[in-house]
Amino acid sequence: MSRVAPTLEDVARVAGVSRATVSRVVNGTRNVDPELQETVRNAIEQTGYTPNRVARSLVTRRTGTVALVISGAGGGSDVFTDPFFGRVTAGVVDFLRGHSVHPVLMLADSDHARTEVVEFLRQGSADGALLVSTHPADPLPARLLEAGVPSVLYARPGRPMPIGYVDMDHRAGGRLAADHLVAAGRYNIATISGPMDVLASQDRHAGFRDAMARHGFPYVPTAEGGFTAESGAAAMHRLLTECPDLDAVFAANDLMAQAAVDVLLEHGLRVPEDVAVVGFDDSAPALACRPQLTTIRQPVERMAAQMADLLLAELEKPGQRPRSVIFEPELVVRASA
Amino acid sequence: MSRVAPTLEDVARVAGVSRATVSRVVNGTRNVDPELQETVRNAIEQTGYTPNRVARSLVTRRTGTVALVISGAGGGSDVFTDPFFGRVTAGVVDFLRGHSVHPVLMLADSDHARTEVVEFLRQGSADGALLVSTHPADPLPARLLEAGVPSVLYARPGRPMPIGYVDMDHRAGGRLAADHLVAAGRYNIATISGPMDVLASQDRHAGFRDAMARHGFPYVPTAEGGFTAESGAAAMHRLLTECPDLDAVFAANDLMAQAAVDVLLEHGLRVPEDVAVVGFDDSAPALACRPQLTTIRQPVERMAAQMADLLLAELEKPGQRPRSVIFEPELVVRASA
DNA sequence: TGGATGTATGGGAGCGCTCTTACAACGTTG
DNA sequence: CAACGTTGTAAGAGCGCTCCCATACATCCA
Repeated sequence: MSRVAPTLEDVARVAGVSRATVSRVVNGTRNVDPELQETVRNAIEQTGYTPNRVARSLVTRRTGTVALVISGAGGGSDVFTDPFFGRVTAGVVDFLRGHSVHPVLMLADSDHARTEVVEFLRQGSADGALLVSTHPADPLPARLLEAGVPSVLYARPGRPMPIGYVDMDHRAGGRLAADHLVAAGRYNIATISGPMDVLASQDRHAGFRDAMARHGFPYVPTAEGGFTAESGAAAMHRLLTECPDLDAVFAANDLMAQAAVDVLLEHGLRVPEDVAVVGFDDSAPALACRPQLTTIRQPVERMAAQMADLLLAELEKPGQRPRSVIFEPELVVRASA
Repeated sequence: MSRVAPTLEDVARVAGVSRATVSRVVNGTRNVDPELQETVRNAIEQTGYTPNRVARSLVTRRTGTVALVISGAGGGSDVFTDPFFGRVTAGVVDFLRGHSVHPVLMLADSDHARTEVVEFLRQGSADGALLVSTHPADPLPARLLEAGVPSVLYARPGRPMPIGYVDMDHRAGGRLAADHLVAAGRYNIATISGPMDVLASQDRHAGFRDAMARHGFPYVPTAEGGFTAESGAAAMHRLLTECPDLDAVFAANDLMAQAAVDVLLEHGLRVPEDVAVVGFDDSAPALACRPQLTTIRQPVERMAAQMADLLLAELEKPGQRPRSVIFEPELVVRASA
């Protein structure tokens, strides 16, 4: 099309007005003669003008983008295979698009990468950060805070700090699972926890254990997993060795629950007849699993959208007290328990 | 930290040099006295200076970001649940991060959204576009081309146009599946195709059918699916009605293959003993499925990385003839066939 | 009628950076 | 020793935009 993009100046010349007037028409359109507006609009049409967002950003100090930072502790970029992050992304994108804000995706899985994220934001390349950080020891929240970057977390920070976040009542989720299993008349109940250095895992486990204790089961056989299918299968094997007569398993996410079901089936055990299985999250694998998983729903998309909402609010009027929003889990009964 | 960010000017004042010198140190560092460099570096340290990327972009005409556009025809943002897009994202992010380029995520699932994408790029908010477009009728490639936006596609465009892309030899993939099934001694072979308005689906199907014909099977019972689990299950049901004695199914992606397996199992058929199933993609569901899926591998991550590579090359030296790279599929034999 | 108020427009500074140009200081060469 | 690079630095224009301020004119009430 055009070799060199037309500028405000060009439009102004064509319309026979000043740059300022064109700018007014392009933006707020306040106090411009309707007739002149028409002229300017024609000139814009004629020249094929598109405002240069970068130039605008330079003076407004706003880019219209936010960083969506996946601070996965672990192994590189296969985080995107995890349905959880896909759901977060979906929720964020879906919310932001309605506000003409665009997320730029960043992975913060190494110290180098984290520094790059902080730099990126300090340089004003994005207006703020949405931080999906699972590790309580993650230094990124504190560093962003220190750098004065408006940020909101998914999951509460490892130690208290004045930063907004969305989270879920994971303990309540654990309780829901225990209640359901006990109410179903199960007696030998075990659990596959998530990685214990993740707060969400600790909470789900604590909630589950507490409820079990209240139901008269002071000890719950536990195998720690890593939120992946493989780790879930391995944990299930350990559990089966420790207590071959178990009749129920609560897994801290669906991926592990699905793997657990597979292992049980391979051992000739029927699900849910012989062993009931409850998952967590209510993500795609819960439905793909046979039998379909009874699970604890985490409204990831809504939470992600809320996180984005909090950030935009903070950008809108900075310096507010950071807010947090906690979501309630929900038991979803399907075939596996 | 700092209320107002220090600028080049501030650093220059502290170091007692000119802005230009500081700029040289920050960037190319050509022709600056080592001693002075040291002084400047100290000044940078002292002031906590970070270059303002926006200001830099304004003059260099480069933002260091590219748009990753998911031009899903269909239903909004649940595309991120599809493992395919997760893999694309992973491949892109992984490649770009090594080049200090960041992807901004955009969904182009409506005409409005498409216009916004074009605007975004015309405004110079990103240096180029990575377009994951499945629909041959998608107007976006042509519009980006027309707008002069450097772009690379995932999957060849619906009609020939001078734009680079990566793709796979889907026909060869279909052939691989047919060969494998026939070699395994299957006789009543059916297939669940992808949506027929998608080129990849057409190609996979054509390759499969051609190979089948060459093997002496001129007619292949076909049910069209939509690449989703539900559509796969529905297609499997139809196939079972049409030819109850089938002994093999080739599904055009793993999601549908997995669903097909479930339906077969529900019907009391054993996989692979009674019915062999071959999937396509080799994505997460292929491994999660029981039995694990024999499938045709599409190296999505590598393709996505290649796509990003092509775009960066085009940005590096514009005006080159657009390039395309075709990847070969690979048969992955597991338990299901 | 005159000052006060309000509305529409233009002029121009300035956002923070890069990059070209000019120039000073230093060799190096025929 | 004049003429010529070579190298290191400063000065300043300019990227395209927003926004403040000045100006011009219309409108109003006392």
